[in-house]
Amino acid sequence: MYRPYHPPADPIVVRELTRQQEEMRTRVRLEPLVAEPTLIAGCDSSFPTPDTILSVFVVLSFPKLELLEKVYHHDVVDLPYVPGFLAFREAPNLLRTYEKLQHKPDLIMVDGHGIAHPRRMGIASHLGVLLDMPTLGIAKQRLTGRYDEPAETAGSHTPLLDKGELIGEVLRTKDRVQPVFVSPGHRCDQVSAMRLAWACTKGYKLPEPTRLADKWTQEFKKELK
DNA sequence: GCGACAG
DNA sequence: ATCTTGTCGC
Repeated sequence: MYRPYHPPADPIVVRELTRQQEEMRTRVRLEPLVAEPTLIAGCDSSFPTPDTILSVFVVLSFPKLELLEKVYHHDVVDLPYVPGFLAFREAPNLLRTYEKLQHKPDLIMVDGHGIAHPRRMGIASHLGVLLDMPTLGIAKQRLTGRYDEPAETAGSHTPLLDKGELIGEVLRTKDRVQPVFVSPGHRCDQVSAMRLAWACTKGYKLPEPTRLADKWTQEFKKELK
């Protein structure tokens, strides 16, 4: 399989960002959801050009999962992508996008990992702390941790472990389709994250909030061209 | 020292 | 993430 090459990152910058992550990590709270959500948001980003970012937020009713609102924000990006520091590149624009929402969700499903991260600070946790809101992450690829492949049937899942610690779960959302990685971000725990991810799954690989955010991020991008 | 590496 | 056509399987 093809292995991506990651350009070396500035060690000074990496050290500073790591310090910030360690600090934010102390603010993450993993706990059961205080209440069943009524509105769930999904967010995602794309890059029309190498130095611009387009983020989207969609809000769906829960548990019916009807699309109620969708907004986007296009702006410039400063930092490059560095594995483990994705949030510093995308979160600023996601915050500006979030501010445009009329409906304020009870929870946000983010494209990327929550605590399934080397320092337990994936973008879902990062965004959750910044907004002080419940978040959970849905990633299509593994960043860290070990796991056994879940069974071929939709609904099957296996634990994602890192040094013996449970940091997420690998969920097969669709028969014979690559599974997704589910992990809590902030003000949410693994049980709630998995239950909601599955409750939002409607026959596609990605749960609805993430799937629609992903879809509209591509649609809006076309409108800009 | 050698791999691994969300989007 | 992004560049890209047709194509295999359910």
